[in-house]
Amino acid sequence: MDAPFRPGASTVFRQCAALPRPGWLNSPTIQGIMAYDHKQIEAEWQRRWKEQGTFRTGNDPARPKYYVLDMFPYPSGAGLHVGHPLGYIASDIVARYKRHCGFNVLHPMGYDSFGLPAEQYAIQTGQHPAKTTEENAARYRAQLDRIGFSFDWDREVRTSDPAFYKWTQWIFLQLFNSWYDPRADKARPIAELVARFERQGCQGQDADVLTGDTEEFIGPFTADEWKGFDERTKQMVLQRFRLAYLSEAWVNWCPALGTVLANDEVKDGVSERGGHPVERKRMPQWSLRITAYAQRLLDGLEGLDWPEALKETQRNWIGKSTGASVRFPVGDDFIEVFTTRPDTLFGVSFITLAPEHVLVAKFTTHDRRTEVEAYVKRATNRSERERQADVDRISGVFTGSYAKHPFTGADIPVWVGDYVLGGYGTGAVMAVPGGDQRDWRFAKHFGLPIIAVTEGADVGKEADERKDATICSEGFLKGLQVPQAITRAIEELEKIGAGEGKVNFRLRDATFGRQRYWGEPIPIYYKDDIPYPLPESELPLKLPEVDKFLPTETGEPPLARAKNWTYEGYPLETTTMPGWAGSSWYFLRYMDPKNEGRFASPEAIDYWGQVDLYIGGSEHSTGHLLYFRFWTKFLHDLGLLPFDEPAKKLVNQGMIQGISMMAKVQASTKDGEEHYLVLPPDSKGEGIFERNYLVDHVLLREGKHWINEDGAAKTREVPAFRGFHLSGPSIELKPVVEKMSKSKYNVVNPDDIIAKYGADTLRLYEMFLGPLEQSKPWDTHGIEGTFRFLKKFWNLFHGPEDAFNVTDETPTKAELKTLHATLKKVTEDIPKMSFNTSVAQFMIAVNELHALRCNKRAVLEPLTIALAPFAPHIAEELWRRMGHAESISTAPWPQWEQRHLEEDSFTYPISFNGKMRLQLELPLTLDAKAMEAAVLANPEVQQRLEGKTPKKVVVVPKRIVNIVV
RNA sequence: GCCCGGGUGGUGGAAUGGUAGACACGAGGGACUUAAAAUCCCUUGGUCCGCAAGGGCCGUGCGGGUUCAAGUCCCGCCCCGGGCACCA
Repeated sequence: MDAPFRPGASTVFRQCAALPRPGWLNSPTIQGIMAYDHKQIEAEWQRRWKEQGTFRTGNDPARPKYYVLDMFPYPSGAGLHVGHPLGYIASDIVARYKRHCGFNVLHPMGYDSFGLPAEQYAIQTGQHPAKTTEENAARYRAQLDRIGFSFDWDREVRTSDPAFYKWTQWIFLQLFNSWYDPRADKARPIAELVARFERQGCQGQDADVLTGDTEEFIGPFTADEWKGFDERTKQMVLQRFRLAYLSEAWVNWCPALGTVLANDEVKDGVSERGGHPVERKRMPQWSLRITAYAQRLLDGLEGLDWPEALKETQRNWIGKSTGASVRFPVGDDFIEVFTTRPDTLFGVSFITLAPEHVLVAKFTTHDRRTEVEAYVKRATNRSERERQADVDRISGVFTGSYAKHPFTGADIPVWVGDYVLGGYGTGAVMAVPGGDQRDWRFAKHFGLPIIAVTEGADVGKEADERKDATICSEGFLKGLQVPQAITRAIEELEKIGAGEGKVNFRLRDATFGRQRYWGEPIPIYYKDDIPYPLPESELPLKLPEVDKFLPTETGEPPLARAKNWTYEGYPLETTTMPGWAGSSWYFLRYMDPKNEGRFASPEAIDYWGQVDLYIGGSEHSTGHLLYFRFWTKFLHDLGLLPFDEPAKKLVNQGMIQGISMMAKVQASTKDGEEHYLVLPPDSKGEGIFERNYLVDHVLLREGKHWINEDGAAKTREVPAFRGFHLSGPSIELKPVVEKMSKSKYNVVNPDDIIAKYGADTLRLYEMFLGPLEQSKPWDTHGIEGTFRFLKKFWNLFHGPEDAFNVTDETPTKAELKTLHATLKKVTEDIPKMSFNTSVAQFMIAVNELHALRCNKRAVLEPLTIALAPFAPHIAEELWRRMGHAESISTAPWPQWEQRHLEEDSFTYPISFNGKMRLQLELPLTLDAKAMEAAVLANPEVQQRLEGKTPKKVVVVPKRIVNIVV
């Protein structure tokens, strides 16, 4: 009260708002207003939240639940950069918002702490991966804490913790002890399959049982034969049905990493991590039968609120195609092929087998043997990358055998060609050069006959792959349209027993064993080389100590180095699980993280249910997110989960890119030392190359980026920049947007931002940058805007000398309008995840309230609650200063009211032929007719009409008036 | 090649078919200051006419179309990003 000019107290002030402020207001004493001390406030509230357990979450069946989950991080040695928290900030806003709305919110965090980098580091330094993992996790935790997340850390999980991986191993055992029943379309205990074999045997590969399509054919056997099998044979047969199984299979072997990789871990023929070459190799291998779930994984996408692009990626990856299976007899054997175009059967002029095809050797005639064997050897030794690299080179060899066409009985030559993939379908194709470009090129290359299958095709030039054509090849399909011909061909195939309609998937079973140390041990032991599951009582099977984290001299995985790596004298499995094992079910453990008797109690699972909102990067589309769904469906089949999809809604946050500063650099050697001269970006000449400059020490001047001697000196402290000198007093640098990466010197550390501006500013700025889903560059300069906003917000509550000053006066209509417009916008934006527009609205509100000199509790209190999810520390502090003892997180969400937004007049844009020409304020009480009259009566409108009568006047109440002349 | 996204000022971006460019950065000008920082005020899509007040024209990747009205809807292209790809 001692300050006569405190904001909001003077009507004179309000009227003067638009005028320049008198100079004395800017005097140093009044400058004391600037006392928003983010450092002190944030440290204080982070301490309180921790001490008071503000965000500890109980299982409370009386309250509605909401489960917001982030994809947990792999704690790498590099720590977090500003891109990492983007999704966490978004999920934290939703979590906090939902708490205000009365939900019991589960918002946990943990670490995906098994993985390659810790092990690579261990190999180099001899440090145990558990130690580096622990250190890295602690560092992550400290960084995350500084951002002020409302995670319930009491529920933290780590996949490398034995108490956690005990249950990963337990789920593995359930997979091992299950088979997939295609009739019931679900997983069932393997014991039921055994009982069935004892009862009725097995018809081999039929519709009643499902085997993986990467395995060899299983011959039929009777119940009596089954009973007569020895233990070994029985177990070998059962392996072909288990959902976790050991088989001899083609795998992606990465020599550099010394391990096998799943398909999603290989990109363009090199490993996703590290970019090392990948070979195809045949070896015994643990796999998970995800293919059994292909159709359900595809169908399940329908009901999910996931990004369309991501669902499409999964659909592509699953790769369903519908067609027919056709058998071509060869002597007393046959070749089975899969085709999507059985309508082109009369155009088949040869058959091609993949080099890996099991029947190649059998069908090769004596005189062709040498040539075929040489070809097969050459083809299978080529790495995936080599194979993909020269797709254009055509190679193949004739086996010397002929197959019989099922309809015409004609002899069809059997070839081997590496354009046919061993891993897809049956590894054999019926070649129709007239209808398939790949077959066409092969035929052309080897001079094989090309038969036209469709009317209007010019097969001399290329194959005709149209699906809206008419069949013209001789036979009963002639004259039919393609779709009808497909149906008809399948009918005929089924009639003569030469084939049937079939669905094929591109999805492969997932290789599950890794020849590495730092992963979950697979709970299996071997008796007479037959794998047996470890009893549950033996779990967790803890990782043993080893002398080195390297393979043994004989090439066995690191676990083979462990002493006594046995169970009751029998050797234990030495491969470990892949990185994605723990992340396939971790969301369940958060529900009941300390449970020692189960992976989670049924009560906890029933209460928390599906994840309501899952946020993470789109790079997990075909890996994690597919396994995550697969395991959920499997546990559902066993009756352990009431739902069969893990996450209802999923959002992919975009990447925050870094801005690299490019300079032209010229290298020279002087006194045996290297020197680099930094040149302006337009420099040209010999020996000049581009180089990223360290971003931190670059200046912004007149919208351009510069480096001067001062910045260069600081940069020189970084070893990579030693020996750098500027060619002038300051050099302009060229900004380039790229992925944030240490090697590009464009990484921005959130700790630095927080130290300077505070966590609330960081949170607001990351949200303000643009739509969450979009990738966008980080520009530290822009952060000033959100920082200023928070200072202005703070100043609404404070008078001179930082004296807290909020009144209980009744707010004006204008103030209430600002408040309610903001509440409305923010309440509508949060569920849409449109946080950038929310922040913009808060800025508008503060600008308006500032101009109105509003410091009224009735306005500022609800506004503070609305801001709390975004900027929780400043909100807590102001809330406390407004006299509240409880955390603001307990305050109910303020509701907006329409009545405060309503006006009695509206300023209409008046347009002529769609072009806005003037504005006219009209009362909202007028109806369309009265409005038209009022508009036309306006002198300015009259003047523009120049006496003409308008053709038409369009009046849209509360929107626009358009006059057509 | 196929399938998804997406092209708006100097920059990040905003716009239920209804005033394009909210909000912010940057830039320019000004106030305060010995000065700087901080803060505050004004201007800021391009262009043309005008001393000014003001006004005209162009403008959301390109070309058409629907509509009183199109960044938004439809058709045809171009470019950028992502996914799949010798998948039969």
